[in-house]
Amino acid sequence: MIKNVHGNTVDHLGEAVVAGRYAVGTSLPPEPLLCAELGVSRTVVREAVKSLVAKGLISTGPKVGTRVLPAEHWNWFDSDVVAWQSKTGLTPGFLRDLQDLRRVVEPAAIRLAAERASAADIADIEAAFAGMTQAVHSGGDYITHDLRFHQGLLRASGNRMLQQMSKVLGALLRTSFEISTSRPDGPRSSLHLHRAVLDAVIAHQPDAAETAIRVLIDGAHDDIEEVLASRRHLPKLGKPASQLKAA
Amino acid sequence: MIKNVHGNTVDHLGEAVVAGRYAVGTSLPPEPLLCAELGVSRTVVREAVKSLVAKGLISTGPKVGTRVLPAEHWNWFDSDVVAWQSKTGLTPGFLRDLQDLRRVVEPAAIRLAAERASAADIADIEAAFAGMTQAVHSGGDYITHDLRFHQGLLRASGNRMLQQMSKVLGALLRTSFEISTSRPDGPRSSLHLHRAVLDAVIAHQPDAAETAIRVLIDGAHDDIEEVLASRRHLPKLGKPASQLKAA
DNA sequence: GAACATATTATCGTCATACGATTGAAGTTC
DNA sequence: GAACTTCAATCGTATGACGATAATATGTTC
Repeated sequence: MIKNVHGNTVDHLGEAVVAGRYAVGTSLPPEPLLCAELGVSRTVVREAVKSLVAKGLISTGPKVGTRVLPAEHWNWFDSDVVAWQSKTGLTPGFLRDLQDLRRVVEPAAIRLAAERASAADIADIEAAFAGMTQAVHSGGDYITHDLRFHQGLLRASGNRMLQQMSKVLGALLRTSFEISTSRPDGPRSSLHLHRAVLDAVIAHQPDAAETAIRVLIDGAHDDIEEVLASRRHLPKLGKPASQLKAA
Repeated sequence: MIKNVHGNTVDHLGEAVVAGRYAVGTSLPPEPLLCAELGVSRTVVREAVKSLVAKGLISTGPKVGTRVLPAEHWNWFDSDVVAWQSKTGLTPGFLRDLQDLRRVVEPAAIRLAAERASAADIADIEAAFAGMTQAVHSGGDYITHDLRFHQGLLRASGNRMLQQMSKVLGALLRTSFEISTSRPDGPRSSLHLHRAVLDAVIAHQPDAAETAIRVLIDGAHDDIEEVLASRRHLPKLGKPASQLKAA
């Protein structure tokens, strides 16, 4: 669990900022205070702060301190930022943004994948699908393989930027998986939907691939909206951590 | 021009990495050497390195040094990374990726903008358009206002992630502007295309807005492809710096 | 008394040095 | 020749000092 002092400090501060523990525009405690609070040297605090600056969360300056930037400046395509937000709680607004993004990006990426996917890309996705199948039948980690499936599709688009969105979309996928797997036969029913997507990509049929993925996406979308609606007026909808990062 | 030691160091190292001065997988010079080369203290080098790590360009470890990560890990939605790549030279592959991305993102964002744009959003875009008009008639900085126009559209989508893409798309827009403004009546002819987009957004007509922006995008796309084709077989197509960042 | 110039000071920015921690590679033993 | 030990390179962390900057307070002038 313990990684290193720097990583822990970045996580701690980043999570605190994303969680809104310091209001936007206000300053974090001065460096010496942070050192005392976290029990680390100023070196570590400063390097952690620089990391957060690089991710667009904060800005620093002499005498002004290190202040929290408005969320528009945060780099929402950074996996750490998304992880911190996920850990803090996926707010309805954030989920909506993610769903919009997914509905824009995945169909387009699938089209490109159906045109350009290499044999290696296909093999990766097939492997992920095999993992999903096995997880359904003999139990196992379904989510991980499902993530790899969609990640493989984005990668097969051959577009650098589209690929990177898997980092962000992962948060949404995880949520929709947790919802869909909680309902009877959720994974089992989505299995052949995934198969249809993959077959269309292999057959180089962009149109078929796009319609297939839209079915998948719309299903997940409806599930999430339903849960969102039922959870409305509840005190909080914080989601569990869902460890995102490996060593 | 001089900002501060840290910023300059980050720029210097980041640009060197993006430019490929250190092969992927290999290590940069050890910290003491970098200090000597750049004439700064180890503190500065280390904080700069941490910034690049945060942007996904490199990874560090004891004894292994700081090694360059494959480009898939780079955060292509970071404005610094894009700026460094732009300064190094917009390769055809990178331009293609950007064009794909634009064709996916902008039409979708326009649809959302046509549905959700607030009065303030509209006012921003109107102001940008006014600037473009004035630039065409009485001379002035056309590109800046054009950038603000498209940036305003993305912002009006009300989606955090879509907004952030303006940072990346900016590199592409700049390029297409430089091409289109170099041909007779380029800006003048694109002016009413922009007007059509804006009118459709104001009238809350997603379909009309989307078709309008597609005309704009396809025009730019064709221009770029044409230049790309004519430049083929040339020694290099490095593009000028196009200063991206203000103080 | 209000506006401007000046001094103060809190805070980050940079430098220098020392030692601990980790890991890849060389060397040693059986 | 394979497993283990030792070594050394490099980053990781800690500490202390001083410079640079900009917000705040103070004072000065009209």
